[in-house]
Amino acid sequence: MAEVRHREAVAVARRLLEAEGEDALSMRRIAAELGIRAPSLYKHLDGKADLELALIIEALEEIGDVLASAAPDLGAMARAYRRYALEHPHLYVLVTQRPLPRERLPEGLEQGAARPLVEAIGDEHRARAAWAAAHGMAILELNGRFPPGADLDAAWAALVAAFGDR
Amino acid sequence: MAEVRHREAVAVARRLLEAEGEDALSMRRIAAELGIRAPSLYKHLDGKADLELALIIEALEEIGDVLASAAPDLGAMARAYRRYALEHPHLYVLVTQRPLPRERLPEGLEQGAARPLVEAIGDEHRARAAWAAAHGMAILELNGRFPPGADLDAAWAALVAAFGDR
DNA sequence: GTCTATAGTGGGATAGAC
DNA sequence: GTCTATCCCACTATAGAC
Repeated sequence: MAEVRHREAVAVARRLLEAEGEDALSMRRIAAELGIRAPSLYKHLDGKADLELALIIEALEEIGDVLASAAPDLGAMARAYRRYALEHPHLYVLVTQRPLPRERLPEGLEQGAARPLVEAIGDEHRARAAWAAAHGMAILELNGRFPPGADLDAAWAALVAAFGDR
Repeated sequence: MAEVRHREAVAVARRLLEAEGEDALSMRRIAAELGIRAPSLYKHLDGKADLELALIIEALEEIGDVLASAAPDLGAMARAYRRYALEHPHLYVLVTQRPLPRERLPEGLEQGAARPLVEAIGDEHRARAAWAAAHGMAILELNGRFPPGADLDAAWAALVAAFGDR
């Protein structure tokens, strides 16, 4: 099992995803970039899910870092979270908008990404609600679900105010 | 253009989606349920997106009704919203987890679904944040994104408290 | 004119030859 | 390790039955 090919495939996948979006993330495209045929990829990967898992792990680590760097100020953390989502829209969607393959994730990764927010908020349940709120704002913005003229800076500020004033 | 076939196809699509999930929502499956071949469906519909649009419209109307019935109590509205999402998980995902085909939606439908919350909250920006928060909680729960043992009743209560105490 | 079947594109995935 | 060939999926184009 050529470990190198696996890493190469993940790197190509991330580049394609971020540059051209989800539709470009096809086994045929990735294989072509590596100079081989699509079926050959399956000798190095279990399947497309394997590739996506690697991208999910990368992104969760990055999100945890981004939040930790902005902690413990809730406003700064919200801005950092929003910025990450807007700067990596296709990756953010890939990572958040589906069930987590928990059993295949490195030990502690999920908790590590969440820790800065839990510590900044204090209460566990309140922290979950705050994460859900931030994710809701981010994903609805990415999916263009707010009305065209909506002032999203104001909505984010209202969110921070709701969770920060206590 | 047989309008009847269109309605039949939408009804079959909703039944399949709710009963068996997104994967069952294939043109082949729907056509088979109607006793015709998949390509023939395209004479009655523009494509799969046409079918999904009809389901999106149905769901947005239902969500607006559900919120209006629970208004103006924020706790009741949150519980009603969550209940709708949990009772129609595949439909909720289909409707919310992608860009809205706004230009093809009936006039006022989107605003109508949002109105109960805007009126209950008062402030437009705060209402958007509250909707995003509720959507975040609902979609993360549906996608199994909270840790296994998480007390989501408590998280929803924390969310309502954050937006209600004012 | 309304219906249908056939064939072809491009996606994920697999089996088996070399 | 890579290949060809094959299968199922959504979708499109087109020709033809009636």
